Amino acid sequence: MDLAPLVAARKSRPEARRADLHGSLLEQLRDLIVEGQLAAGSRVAERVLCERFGVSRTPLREALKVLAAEGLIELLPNRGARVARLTAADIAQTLKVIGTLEALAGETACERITESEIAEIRALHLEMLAHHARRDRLAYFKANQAIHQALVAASGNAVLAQTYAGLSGRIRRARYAANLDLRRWDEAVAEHELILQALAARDGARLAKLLRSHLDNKSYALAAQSPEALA
Amino acid sequence: MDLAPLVAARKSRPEARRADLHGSLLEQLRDLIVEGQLAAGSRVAERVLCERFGVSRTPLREALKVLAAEGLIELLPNRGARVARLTAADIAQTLKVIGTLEALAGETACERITESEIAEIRALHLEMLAHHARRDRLAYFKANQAIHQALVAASGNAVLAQTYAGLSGRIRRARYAANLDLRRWDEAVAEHELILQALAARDGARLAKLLRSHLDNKSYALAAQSPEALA
DNA sequence: CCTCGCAATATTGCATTCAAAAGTCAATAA
DNA sequence: TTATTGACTTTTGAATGCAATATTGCGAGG
Repeated sequence: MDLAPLVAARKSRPEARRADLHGSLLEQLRDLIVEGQLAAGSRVAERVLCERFGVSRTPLREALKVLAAEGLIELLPNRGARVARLTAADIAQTLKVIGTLEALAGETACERITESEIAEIRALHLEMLAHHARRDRLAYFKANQAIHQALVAASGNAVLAQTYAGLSGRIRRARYAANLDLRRWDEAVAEHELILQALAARDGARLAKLLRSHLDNKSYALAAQSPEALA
Repeated sequence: MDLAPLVAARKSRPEARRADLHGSLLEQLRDLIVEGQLAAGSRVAERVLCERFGVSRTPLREALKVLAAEGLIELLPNRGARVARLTAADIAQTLKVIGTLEALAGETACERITESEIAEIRALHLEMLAHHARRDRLAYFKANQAIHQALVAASGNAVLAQTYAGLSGRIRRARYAANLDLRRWDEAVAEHELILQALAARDGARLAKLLRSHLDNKSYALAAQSPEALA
């Protein structure tokens, strides 16, 4: 195999040698996995990733170790890494935990969220409605994520936010791949409407309950889907 | 600095060269941090850890990256690692999340726990009572942890258990260092009594509420303590 | 034709090496 | 005396090298 061009490419900008490789590698690898460019269950050779990123094995291996700790990939001793395969049970369990965390976030947020933060979430909500009206799934998905993200952030609990982000990232791939059926999609939008109302009214208990059931419903919908979409 | 003896020690057992260094290093480092042998906030030079474990920098650095991802240490670019300093807010936020996770675990466990698992938890509870009677804080602490651990495991939710373990590990150091005052200790034991009852009765809602308040109370007790104990 | 065993190859795990950044400290000037 | 500069040392970030393990391809035997 001819590595010369890659080596040349690396050496051609020696001034960047000490850039923040670790952080950027992590991000790029995560993106590859989340976007599904690295198929779930497929084995990943260090070498090919090194070539792709123009980096030696040392920083790449460090990144792989971190991703393994996060649960995005599995490390098989002496046999390399493979992208974690999410079973239906994994997804259901993760959504259960996420639902609980969001409920806590909602409850906490109601006590401390500012009016301007509520306004921002309302704006995101309206954008999401627009994407729903246009049946733009990708844009909807992103707006939806942004709303939940903002809500968790509004709790003011950094540990909660970090834990939530980690779990959310693990199943983002599956959620992204999962094409909602239209009926469930409409339901989800309706649920979001109620969620926003409860938040605006600062009704923590109600918001918690709504968020929990929202995530439970998402879980049921995913379970009802073809399992191969989760691979 | 003379590294010869260490190098010799390493080379003297080449048959162990390919042992599972990564996993074992992680464990040992975690232990060092949790047991407080590496003071919080103190900078940790890679070199000294390498000598201590008789390992080269490569596997050690991989372990440090993972620990940083777990939140046990902080990595300062080009300036090494330092043991994460837990603020009172960190601990309070973490306990809040842990309480919520335990509540979910309790609720779920009530629906699926077996009688023999309940019996095992009851046995742990009785052991804990014995340690309380003897005022043996260390043994009590361990039994206490074992009970909560078993309860979370009984939920059957692996994602929940893993998330719980991660957060629990992060503040174990603080909890361990925190010497409960006697009144709070007695209260905690009484709370555990109620928790066990609710579990035996499989009253999920009640168990969840008890666990949440148990952790909230632990949080208040820690907050009331001298902050320097948390360093 | 399929299965098993073994050599050739590839890949992983760790050690070592090299380069860049941070840290140290003494000499000098204000 | 104190602040500053600049050479020297230490430490980190990344690349390379080497030994051990896994994988693959091929031929022999059933």
